Amino acid sequence: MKQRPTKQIVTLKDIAKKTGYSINTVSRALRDKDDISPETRAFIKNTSKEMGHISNMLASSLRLGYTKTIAIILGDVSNPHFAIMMKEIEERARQLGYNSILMNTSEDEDLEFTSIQMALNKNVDGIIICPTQKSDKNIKYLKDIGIPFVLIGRYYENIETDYVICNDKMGGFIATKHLLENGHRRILMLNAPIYISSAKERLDGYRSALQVYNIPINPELICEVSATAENTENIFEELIKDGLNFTAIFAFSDILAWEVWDYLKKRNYSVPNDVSIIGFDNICSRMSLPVHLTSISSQKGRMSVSSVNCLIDKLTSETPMVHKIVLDTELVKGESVLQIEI
Amino acid sequence: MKQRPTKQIVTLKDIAKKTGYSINTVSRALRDKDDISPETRAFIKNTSKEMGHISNMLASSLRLGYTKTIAIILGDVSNPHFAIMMKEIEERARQLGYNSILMNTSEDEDLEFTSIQMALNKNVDGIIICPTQKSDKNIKYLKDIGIPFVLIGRYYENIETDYVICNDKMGGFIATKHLLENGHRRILMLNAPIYISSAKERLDGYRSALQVYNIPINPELICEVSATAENTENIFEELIKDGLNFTAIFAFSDILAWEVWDYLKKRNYSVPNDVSIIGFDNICSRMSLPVHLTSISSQKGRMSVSSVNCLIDKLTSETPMVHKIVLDTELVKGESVLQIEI
DNA sequence: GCAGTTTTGTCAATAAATAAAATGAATTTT
DNA sequence: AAAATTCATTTTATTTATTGACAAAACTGC
Repeated sequence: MKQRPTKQIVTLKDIAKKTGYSINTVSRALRDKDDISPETRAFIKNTSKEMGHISNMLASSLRLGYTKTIAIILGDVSNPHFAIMMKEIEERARQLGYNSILMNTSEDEDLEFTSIQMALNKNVDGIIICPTQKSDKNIKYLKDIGIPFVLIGRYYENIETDYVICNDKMGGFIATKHLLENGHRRILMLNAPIYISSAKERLDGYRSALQVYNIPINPELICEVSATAENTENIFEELIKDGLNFTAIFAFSDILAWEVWDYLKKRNYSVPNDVSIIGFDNICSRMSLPVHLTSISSQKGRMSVSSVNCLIDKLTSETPMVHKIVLDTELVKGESVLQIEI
Repeated sequence: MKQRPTKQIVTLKDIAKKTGYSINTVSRALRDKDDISPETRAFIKNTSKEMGHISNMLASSLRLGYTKTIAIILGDVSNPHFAIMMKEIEERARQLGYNSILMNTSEDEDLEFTSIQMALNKNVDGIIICPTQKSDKNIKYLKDIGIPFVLIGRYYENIETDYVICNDKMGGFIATKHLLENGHRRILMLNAPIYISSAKERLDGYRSALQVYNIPINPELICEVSATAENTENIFEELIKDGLNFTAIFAFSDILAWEVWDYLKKRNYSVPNDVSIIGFDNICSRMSLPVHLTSISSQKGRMSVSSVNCLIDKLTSETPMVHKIVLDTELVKGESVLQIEI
């Protein structure tokens, strides 16, 4: 394999040679240190600019011990849920002077582990991660290593970490309550695997809403699809093979809600006339669609910005706080929920 | 600001101390050089593993001149169009041993420039970029600097670069032809700014299809929204203020198609009964929605993988080819186009 | 047992930037 | 006038891993 330096880079050495000053003086001048005469500084800076010098962060990082780079480890950026996070995180991180390396885990624990390794290998200053949660192995590893990290969107009940999540339980409660208020009694919870904290919490919310309404919890109406949502078709098929024994669906995500909506439509069921659907994430706040899904807003934008702020606080503050941030969720009404008579 | 090294890293020095060998010997052993006895190598490797050593790419990169990192510069990852690309690029790049730094330009030329600077500053080996194209300043800068880069999705007619695009002209032609074949004669082209090559090409395709059908081109039916699609509402309003003077819309992207669909729906126009719509990108191949937009597939997955292959070829091949890859586009029928009598 | 070869491992230099210490000159203090 | 201080700059050391040159064993064959 060819291993050429990609280009002719102008180094401090080159500037030093051209200006006649030492490398160190050039370095100090460019960094606006005050023990350099203004004329010298101006001269060096000009020459540097003329020569098109771009500082070599590698050398600087090696010396200083930080890279001004963070790793963002997510399930899959092609999922709008993560895509929105990524956008906001990158933007905020950049504002604060950090670059973002993206890694997709595809919700695979091994890929997650190698992602962490790669991140460490690249000497990132910190990590923002939405953990797969199949086990807590990788998060424990992160803690062991001692690298600053923040969880986003998911958390561990019995591992002490920083995290930024939305109030999933509240979201699940609100969603279910909304359906109940509209007369629905048989509500299907179409969930993600409950080893994922947000799935578990939303289910908890669903359960408590039913309890408030004194409706017994029917395990047949609680259903799980995989985190990567493969072969949902089969699961849907199984669900409606004896007709619909529910009048409403509370889906773990908008993506899943649309998918089941589409599936039902193909089977000649109408939403909301035959089935009401409520999603989670309110992706439509970012994207106009000709179908308006009722959804729970999870404030991804704020979550993302907070996660960066939190991480950078850990990186730069002498006395970093432990951040456990839980953002409120709220109902956003669309046209996918129908009032039915009780 | 605190600037602490983020963690206690195990260095070769530490391993050397523990094993009693020199740093150099440790380095050689870990890199499987053959001038080390198998026993020594095994011993050092074991110790290294026990100590949890993760190689410091910074030092290695500084010495070797490459970072195994590429920069991906896109408009906005929260747009599914770019999100899908990003996912595929990251995946492919990782397969080939590279990490990906993401930067969003928000289609802003200055942000694009600073993104390039940051990428250079971080010593990325190469760049995959979807250029804003407001001018060719930044791309010329990239060429000047001499860093390997590949354009994705857009290209410059009169600047020689590597690129991977889809056949936008063909796509525009197919889309328009499909509408024409279904009896439409007044077709609104809802385009992106034509300084973007894909917009220009799609418009060219639109034009040639109309020409084939001997239909004069009506400038009033060619309309542009900004690249970031802000205040599209106003533009839509202007378009239909005197009622619909078109029976079909060919939209630059699926996102835009949905948006105008939604807008029309709010104004009590029905799609496809009152207006047919055809989009571009076929995002639904990745995501099920209960509305099925007829669209042009642009094979983003293949485009993305190709762009990485192309870049890595430039980085590693002794005799890198110039890659000008144009992938075919094809019609994917949905339910948003209606046959009307002529 | 000695020249010649192979194996095995060490030392010093290097990459680019930064920090700490040292130098030399000018200026101020005593 | 000698000593102390200040300023502007250079020299040397440091960060970690890798390379090339070379030294010290170990082994081969005559």
